[in-house]
Amino acid sequence: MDKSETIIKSAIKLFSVKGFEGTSVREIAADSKVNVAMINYYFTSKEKLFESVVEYRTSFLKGVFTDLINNTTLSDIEKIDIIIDQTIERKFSNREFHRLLHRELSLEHRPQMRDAISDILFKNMDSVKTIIKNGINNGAFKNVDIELTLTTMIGTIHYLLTSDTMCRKILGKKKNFDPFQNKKLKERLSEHMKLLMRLQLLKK
Amino acid sequence: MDKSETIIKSAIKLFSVKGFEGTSVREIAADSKVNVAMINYYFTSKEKLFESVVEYRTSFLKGVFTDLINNTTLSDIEKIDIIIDQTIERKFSNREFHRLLHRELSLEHRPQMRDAISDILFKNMDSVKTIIKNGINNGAFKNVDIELTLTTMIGTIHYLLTSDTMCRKILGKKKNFDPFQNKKLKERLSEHMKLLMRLQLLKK
DNA sequence: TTTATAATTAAACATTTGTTTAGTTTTAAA
DNA sequence: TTTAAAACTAAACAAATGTTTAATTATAAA
Repeated sequence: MDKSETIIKSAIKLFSVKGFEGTSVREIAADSKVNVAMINYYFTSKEKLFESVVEYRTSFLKGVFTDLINNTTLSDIEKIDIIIDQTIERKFSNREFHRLLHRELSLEHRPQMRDAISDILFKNMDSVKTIIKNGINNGAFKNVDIELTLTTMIGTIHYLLTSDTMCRKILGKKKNFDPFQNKKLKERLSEHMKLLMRLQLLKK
Repeated sequence: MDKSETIIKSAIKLFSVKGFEGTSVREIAADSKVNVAMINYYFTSKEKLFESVVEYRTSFLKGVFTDLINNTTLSDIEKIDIIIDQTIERKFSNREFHRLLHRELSLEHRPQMRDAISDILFKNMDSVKTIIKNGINNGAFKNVDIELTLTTMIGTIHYLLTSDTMCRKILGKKKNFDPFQNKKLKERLSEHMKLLMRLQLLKK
């Protein structure tokens, strides 16, 4: 792993936990054990470093559902099931980074950053939108409010991820319960979402 | 309006748009047209000012659903309808502040702040939990996963509020569309949520 | 080996940060 | 009118911020 990658890894960790403004370049330098000047040497600025962080982490999840759209062996509801499980898996295992993205998304200064993030997040949502649309045209799905159905799907999963503390509170769990190491929570959420989407989408 | 209130109003505005760390006390002083020293005079520190901001804005919405729990003239699903509409109304008209709360909630440093916020947010969720529980005991509602049904309810509304840009993207709207001045969006969301909750909760 | 480019460093840079000081003005009760 | 507390101010404070500089070391091609 080269030096610039070490810096990015530290930046991801610190930005995620303490926020962009809450993290100093010196903290990142200390964590990645490089000289402070190396950060500007490789990334020219803290802001550009953030862009690199976003690029680095999201590049592998760009257009993950595009294959599903043209898949003809799976039924529409089976596609939704897969999307639910993959989304839960992906968001759960990158939850701190996921928090970082949404935190920055909700800030109105630095519009450039915000727009870049919303582009990435929306790309995947758009694939799901197409799949639901196809389901409706096929006659497999009811004529639901597509955009808001989508929002429910992502929003439910997202809300649980906001914070460990809040998640424990919602689930009525004790302090020693780690929501995101818990296998049962993932299964429980998956089951809930699949049931919900069936109720919403499938005709009787 | 006294001086300390002016400071709080400016702090709400700036913290909401630029975040806690992203806002300097001097910006707050300039916005509220007050000497910088007055902020520490009234609030002793920037962090304490934030606590006052949270206290000021959330005091009026503490336990807003407690009356509903003991109401006997409304049916259980009618209570859910009211909760949906009130939640949409409240979150939409305080969306910047709402973003601020969730942004801070997702940060792991400053655990004191985070816990204070999760307490406030959870109080209201807990009331809704009781109402769903009652519905199940009455036989009006199906034996759903209460906590995750709750999460869906709040999470859907919340996700639309994350950012104006994202909201426009989700809804497929143009740049000139202001999601939160739009009456139709509120109605559309209300309709979606009520339908969804009926599908989930009511027995056939 | 020479040489030019890249990588790395410690130190300094200019701002900005939250906070405090020391003094002044205002307020209102005695 | 006197007086003491409260409200307010300009200036200074020390620390932290992102960034740059100037010098040094490492790398690798000629």
